[in-house]
Amino acid sequence: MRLLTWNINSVRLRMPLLKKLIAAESPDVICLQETKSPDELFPLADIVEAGYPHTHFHGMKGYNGVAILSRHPVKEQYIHHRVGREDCRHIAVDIQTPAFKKPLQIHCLYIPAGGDIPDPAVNDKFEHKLAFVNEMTDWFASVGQSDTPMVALGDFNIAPLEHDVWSHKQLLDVVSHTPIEVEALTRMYQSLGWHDAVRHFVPDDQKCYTWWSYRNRDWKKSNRGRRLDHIWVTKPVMPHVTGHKILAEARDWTQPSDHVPVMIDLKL
DNA sequence: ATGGTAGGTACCCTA
Repeated sequence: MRLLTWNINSVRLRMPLLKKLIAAESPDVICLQETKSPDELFPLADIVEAGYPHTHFHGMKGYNGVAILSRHPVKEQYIHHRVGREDCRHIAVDIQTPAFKKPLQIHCLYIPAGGDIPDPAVNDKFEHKLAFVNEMTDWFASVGQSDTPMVALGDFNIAPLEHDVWSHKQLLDVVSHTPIEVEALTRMYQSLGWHDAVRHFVPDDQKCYTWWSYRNRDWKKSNRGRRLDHIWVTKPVMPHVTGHKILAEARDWTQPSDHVPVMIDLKL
């Protein structure tokens, strides 16, 4: 089973690129963030026609929005409201697989970006980001155990490791790589003893990015990237992970998202 | 130190 996450930055605008991605990589499950579409305008018919009849989505006007597109039947679909808001940042599905007795839980997350000032006392967007991560930490611990088959993936908007950014030193004060949010994400990571499925294959001392800003003349030449998109799996899932791929070439597609698709393969 | 670009929306917000 190929499992993919992509911050698509408008699902309606980028339907042609989504189809191109499907043709190129043939994922079984696609988790999207920043769909930026109210549910009544979500392009469900196109997605069903593209081969994903089991599609779960939760969006709103203008901002945020998440979706899980599946080729295979899903047992259950969930919408979770976070930090007392209905801002469409967390949905989940359960998929029954031969590998596990319990259904595999897939959690699609869009963690708030957090604004510009890395101080929760003066920036309520950053406060919201930290509160969101802290709530996820408590929630994961309350609904699962380290032996529950689970995947958490999506745009986490945090690059936790030194080599998840182009310059550790220059980004220590930049929201996405500040110690306070990295510590919060680390606690979330420890909540269920998660495993970072991408860093399993890419050594920690090797640069690894999934996002390049639009505000660069030449993203490839400057290569000021960050690894903001993640795929985490719990311990029982890790032995089934056979490979990964970061589709960096998608940053060069016509009218690209600033994020590129990240995927893992699971033998189930 | 600053501002650079993109998408959705409605004349400005978020990233």
